[in-house]
Amino acid sequence: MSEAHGVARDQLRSFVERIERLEEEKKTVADDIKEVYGEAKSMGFDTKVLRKVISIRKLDQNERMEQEAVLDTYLHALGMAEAPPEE
Amino acid sequence: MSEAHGVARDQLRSFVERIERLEEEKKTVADDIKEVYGEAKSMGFDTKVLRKVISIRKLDQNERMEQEAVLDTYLHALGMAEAPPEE
Amino acid sequence: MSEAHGVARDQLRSFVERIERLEEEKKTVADDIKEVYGEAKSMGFDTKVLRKVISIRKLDQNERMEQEAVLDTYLHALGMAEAPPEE
Amino acid sequence: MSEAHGVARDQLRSFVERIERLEEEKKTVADDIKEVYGEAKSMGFDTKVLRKVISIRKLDQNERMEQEAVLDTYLHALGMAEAPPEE
DNA sequence: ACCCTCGAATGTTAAC
DNA sequence: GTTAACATTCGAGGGT
Repeated sequence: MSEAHGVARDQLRSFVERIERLEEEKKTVADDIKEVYGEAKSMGFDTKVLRKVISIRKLDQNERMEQEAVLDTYLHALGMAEAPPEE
Repeated sequence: MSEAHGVARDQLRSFVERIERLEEEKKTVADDIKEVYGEAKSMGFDTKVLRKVISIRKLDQNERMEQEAVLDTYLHALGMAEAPPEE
Repeated sequence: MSEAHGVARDQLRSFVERIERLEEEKKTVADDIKEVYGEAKSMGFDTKVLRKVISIRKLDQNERMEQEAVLDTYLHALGMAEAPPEE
Repeated sequence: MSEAHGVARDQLRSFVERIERLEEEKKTVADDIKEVYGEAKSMGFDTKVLRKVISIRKLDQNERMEQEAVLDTYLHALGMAEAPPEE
């Protein structure tokens, strides 16, 4: 019976390690982003404006994705779902 | 000295009451929204589609507001800020 | 037949407008709440503590309502249900 | 003179692309993390507890790093700074 | 009727 | 210190 706990413990350890590894990666990327903003700032760009540009472009992307999603929803509602392109 | 605490207590009580009053209002409105969705559903509308419609229209609004904000940001960055229309 | 779609379209439009109107209201109230917290903060209150107070009182209310519900259940079981006060 | 703007425009474009590229990466990693939590959940782990474990370990790490920083400060003060291990 | 996925709301942290 | 991004938590809705 203690074996079962041992297995669970090993699994838990594995999950914890995988998550911590990924969170490290994420932090690295976030720091890279900060660096890029800093670089831009040092070349005379207004980071506030730059951030706005990024955010509005993200909105555009979101809207495009939402529009595709809404189309998909309509198709499903009409029983005309299409096959997903990949994966 | 205890008077000071009395004052603070009364202020605190007042803030708590105002907030709770407003949260009640908010809940009422949220319930109204649910009711409308329920009504639409009972009339044969697919609430999932309806929600998507609402969300995409909200995205449109956000984008419009963002565009105005980004324009504003540019103008400020150029030292050409305009006077706000009201308030 | 296109008439039917016309009706549905108008109904849809109506639902969308009602929901958007209510969501605006909800946002207004949410903003009001934020304002009150801001006001409290400007008078020296710790908003974090204030939020805790609000949430604890909400829990208490929930408990009270549950207790009333239990009481109600008993009364019904005994055929002694009372009329709700309003609405 | 328009050349100067052209250069700035290209730089801006480059910054925007780099940032968007990095934000995509960040999102990918964040999604990976979600996946791992989902996997753990599907194997019977309580994700809430798992998140707590992760956060506690992170706190521990912070403490350890602070302690190392303190130690480092002492060593520097004593003119006994050691070389960083890598990078 | 329950789980599970998703979106909204809250609380926290970091940037300016 | 104030505002905005971020992560987490909570709750509703839909599917099984």
